Amino acid sequence: MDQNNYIGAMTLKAKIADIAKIAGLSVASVSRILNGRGRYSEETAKRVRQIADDIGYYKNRSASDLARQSNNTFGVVYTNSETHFSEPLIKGIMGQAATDKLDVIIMIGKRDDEQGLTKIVQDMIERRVFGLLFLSIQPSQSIIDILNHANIRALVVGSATEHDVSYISSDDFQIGYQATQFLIDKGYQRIGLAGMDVQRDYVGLQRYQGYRQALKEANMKAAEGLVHSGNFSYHSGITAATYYTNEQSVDAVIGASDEVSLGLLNGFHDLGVQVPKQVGLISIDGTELCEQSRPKMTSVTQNFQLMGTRAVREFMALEDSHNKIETVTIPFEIETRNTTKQD
Amino acid sequence: MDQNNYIGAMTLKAKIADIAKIAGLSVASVSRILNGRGRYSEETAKRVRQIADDIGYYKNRSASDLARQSNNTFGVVYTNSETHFSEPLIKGIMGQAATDKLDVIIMIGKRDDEQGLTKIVQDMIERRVFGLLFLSIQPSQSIIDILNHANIRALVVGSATEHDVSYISSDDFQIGYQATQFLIDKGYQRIGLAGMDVQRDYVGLQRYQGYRQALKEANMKAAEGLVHSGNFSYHSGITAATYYTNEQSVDAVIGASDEVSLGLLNGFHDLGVQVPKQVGLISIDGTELCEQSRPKMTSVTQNFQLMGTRAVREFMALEDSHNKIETVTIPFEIETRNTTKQD
DNA sequence: ATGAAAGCGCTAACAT
DNA sequence: ATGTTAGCGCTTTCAT
Repeated sequence: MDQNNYIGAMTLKAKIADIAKIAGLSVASVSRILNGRGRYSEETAKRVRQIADDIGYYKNRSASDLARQSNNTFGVVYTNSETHFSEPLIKGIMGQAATDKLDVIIMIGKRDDEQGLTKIVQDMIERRVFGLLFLSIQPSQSIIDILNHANIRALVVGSATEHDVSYISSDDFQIGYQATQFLIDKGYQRIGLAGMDVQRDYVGLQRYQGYRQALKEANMKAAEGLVHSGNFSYHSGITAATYYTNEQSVDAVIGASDEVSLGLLNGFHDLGVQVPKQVGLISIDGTELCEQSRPKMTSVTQNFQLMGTRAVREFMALEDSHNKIETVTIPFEIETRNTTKQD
Repeated sequence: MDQNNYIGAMTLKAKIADIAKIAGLSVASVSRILNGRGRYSEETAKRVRQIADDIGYYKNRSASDLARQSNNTFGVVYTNSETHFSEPLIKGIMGQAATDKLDVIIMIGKRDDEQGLTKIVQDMIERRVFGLLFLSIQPSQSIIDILNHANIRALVVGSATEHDVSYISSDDFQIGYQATQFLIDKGYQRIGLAGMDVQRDYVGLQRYQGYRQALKEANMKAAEGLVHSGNFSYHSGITAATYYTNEQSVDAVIGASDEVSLGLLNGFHDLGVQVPKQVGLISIDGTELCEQSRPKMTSVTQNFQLMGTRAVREFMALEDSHNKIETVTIPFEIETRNTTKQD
């Protein structure tokens, strides 16, 4: 455990007992009224609520949660770097949480900081959240184990994972497959795939397999050189553009994320390669970045907000069971914009 | 108070008493050891820590906080919309929090959802956070009052505010002044100001006054028509570009945020107006968006990360005093990129 | 160095 | 409809 130096003294004075005394009631009655549980007359209730308001009473959640031996807040953890789609994800989550009267506390970590992530997870466990959502994060197996051991449901949302957790995401094989198919249908011949690690990254691997499958069905060869590795970042896109311009010619590229694709677009631009005239581009994600680039980017658009919504629904559905959460696949669509040939 | 329907049963079994029993100690000793407080032999400590690990013990923070009558977590609330600079802000905050061994819980609200914001603030109060940071949010006076009443320090970071809270931000008058000055020095004559409300928005007003001051000193008239209102969004930039193209000619524009400026850039592009050839552009904020646009955008670059760092430092410095936090101004700089004339 | 005991503020049977 | 009582799991004097 941590060597805390106590810092914040709790200065919030008003407690239930104070209200009880003023109202001439027992604390139990006040508690019931304030929580709308059990029986009480609406008349006294009014009085109590008034008093609570007057003296500036706020429930002490530590005490409440402790006594109740439960709570209704779940945790969300994510890294706010590189990728751009946490916004709709969060939107979906917060929306559903609100309608389900759940509280959510969020913590943000650094990408690839296993130690930091572990600390966050421990913190969440100490707070006894009833579930933990990982956004655009691949928790390590060791973290999963900790969570399992602590009997806390975990759910990865926004991307698939090979570890022993349930997840909610698009079908990445299909994303790779259909993006490729789309380009082939447009008549592209040499199709690059850029911005993710197709060997070590699980999502990358799935998409790569879809990509290969589509090529194979079209009797096209999947030359190794067509794939350029990266980490979903803008920078990955920039370097990939250089690569495709100087070392390996392509007539279209699939960008692993909107950031990668923007990097590709800018990289090509800087090198004097015209999109879509000389090379076509389709992005994966479909966030607002696609609308805010020039030309606007054609994309495989994922429904992140729905993923968020579904994520908290899954938690609710599992309320009291300890069953393993099932993996959920959310549909995506292809939106044609201006980085691919018009037909 | 809220009508909770209890949802998450706390299934985490191990408690200090269990460790105590196994170790043949009292709970008091175990508590001391686990918290590194008081006296104990390192020998037994080792044993205790081992046991804790073995049985998968995690401190119950509700119990701990309740007993201690204090805690060391502070809250951060922001809206993740429109504007783009929360990332460095958060980075600064998390970094400093980590070095100060503080926990932070984050909650995200919808912009302009006063009711939702109030709910979040109440939640934070119930959790007895010792301080609350508002990122890119202007809390209403009523929310400030609630916080004051509850004796919880509040701090607005990333933008100035006219309400009765301290804040950490750049000097917005100077931002307006120097951005304008910069353009004047470059030889621009008709300078637009776009993307914020210069009457109702406090930040907007400050910048506007700086803008006017600079124009005045250069003996230039601040024609009303040169200012185009907005809400810091990409869309504001788009509409402003149309306005400046069709209704009010300018030779340079100051964009109220990077999003606005990107909108301006794209809007001009779509209308066939060339930047910087026909119209110059300087953005305010200087996030990575400025590097990721083509052309890259000249900007007034604010130091958001430092603001975050300073924000939590301020909290710490105030530890036990109830003094009003002073307002802090963070320096900014102008970065010349490619949307303004070269000299 | 360790233990006993009280109490943090609240909730939940179980009375009445 | 309201009160009594016994905790929830932990921390913290105060003893020993």
